Amino acid sequence: MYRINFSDFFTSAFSVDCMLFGYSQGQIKALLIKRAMEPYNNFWAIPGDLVYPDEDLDEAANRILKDLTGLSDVGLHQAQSFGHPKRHPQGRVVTVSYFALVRIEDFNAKASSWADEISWVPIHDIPVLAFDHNLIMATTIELLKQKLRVEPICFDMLPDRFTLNEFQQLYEYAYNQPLDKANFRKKIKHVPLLAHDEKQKMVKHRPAKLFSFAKEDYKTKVETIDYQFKM
Amino acid sequence: MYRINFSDFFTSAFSVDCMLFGYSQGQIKALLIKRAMEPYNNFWAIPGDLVYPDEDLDEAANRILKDLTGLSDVGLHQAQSFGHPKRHPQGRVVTVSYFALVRIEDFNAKASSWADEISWVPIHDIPVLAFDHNLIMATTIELLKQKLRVEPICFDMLPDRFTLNEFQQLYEYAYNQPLDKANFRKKIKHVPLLAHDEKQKMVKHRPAKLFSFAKEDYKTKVETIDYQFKM
DNA sequence: TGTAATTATTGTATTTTCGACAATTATTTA
DNA sequence: TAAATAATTGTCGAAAATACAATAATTACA
Repeated sequence: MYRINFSDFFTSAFSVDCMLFGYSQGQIKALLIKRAMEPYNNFWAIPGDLVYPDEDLDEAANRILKDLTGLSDVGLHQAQSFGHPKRHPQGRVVTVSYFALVRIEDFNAKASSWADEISWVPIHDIPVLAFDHNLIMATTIELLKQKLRVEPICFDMLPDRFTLNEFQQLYEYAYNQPLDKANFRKKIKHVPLLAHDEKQKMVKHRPAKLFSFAKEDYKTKVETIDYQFKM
Repeated sequence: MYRINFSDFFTSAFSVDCMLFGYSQGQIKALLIKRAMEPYNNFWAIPGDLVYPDEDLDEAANRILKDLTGLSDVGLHQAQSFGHPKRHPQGRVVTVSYFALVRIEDFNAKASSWADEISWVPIHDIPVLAFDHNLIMATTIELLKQKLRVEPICFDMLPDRFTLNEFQQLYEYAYNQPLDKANFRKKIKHVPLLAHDEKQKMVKHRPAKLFSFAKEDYKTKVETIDYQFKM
């Protein structure tokens, strides 16, 4: 049995790891940074930072996101916490992982002070990472896939206007299996999409119509009927 | 901008809150304890404790569960972390919540050193709790409901042998809506259940057949075909 | 200018599941 | 032995899923 003072418990630190996911060229990608300091210098890692003693977890996640990308007002999802006593070589650090979905095209990630290099890596090809970040990444990717099934969060990764094929291919990549075009379109019949007159440009074939997600319609649909987004 | 020393980060504590859910008399219930110490003396609360400086989070959750109930080898699910800076009056304590599903009939919760009293409370009737435990409880109950939809965890709450009606009523309570008997049975056609010859006893009507969950069959089913438990 | 190539979009036919409800069966209690 | 109660099974039309076919709109290039 342990026998320690109350104050001995207050010797830990917290960090937040903030995974960014986006979608481009038919692949769901995660943002990785190359560490420019010890420990794990030069390893790829998930962007993260220690949480200030008087800072809320969500607040810290937002701060990191802002530092890294300049973005605020991005929907953050808490994933899981990881607390193996030896996971950080410099002391007891429990980390809480978050993820956010962004449009890769929309911004240039700032080369922050933490990192030399930044890279969008397909989630099916994650390299060896610092700390226990492979575990964190794998767990969070599973959670992401799960949420894609039941929440309309894919639209945070798609461009504001997208084709039905892009929409479909996102799910094909996430589930790692091909889907029938015609049947996919029937399945999403209930998803509130806004059809635009505009069409795809610069493609060497018949251009597809562009759609966007009708967020407001979705909300009222959820409220009025017992609508559930299911893919 | 903050400007603090590295060592100033190592001044936090963390705790694990461990929710137990069980099922009896047609209701899903959570185990609450009545606190026997300050702060929040005499308030109902979720069982939890500070995590030792060299203890893993999962390990801590298991320890608490063991102390409280004598049970080990219970599947623990991590839920969420809560880290508002002011959530604990005695310092910065970030808590990680877990839940486990148990058979209420199977054990007598020990009156632990933390608590005078222990009580199984229907999840639809949770009283005012200590700290931010109402938030934690509500969030975790939502997660539980979610998981009940896609993972066969309900069987951890049901007795080893159960009737189809008990099975159904669990979901009726969770979803807070009545389900059609005949249709429910069609829906679970694919769930691997083992039918026993044994029947319900001591009931004042036609006794129902008893079933148990065929865990092994479920596993092979998941592996061989792309089977997904859905309710 | 016209035609092949390519991809978008829509349609059909069959099977499977859903949802409401009805009918039948087995048991206990009085 | 009948009434009561709940278990279990069946029916049927509507809706959804699945496989595959047909048609339409562009572009590229001869």
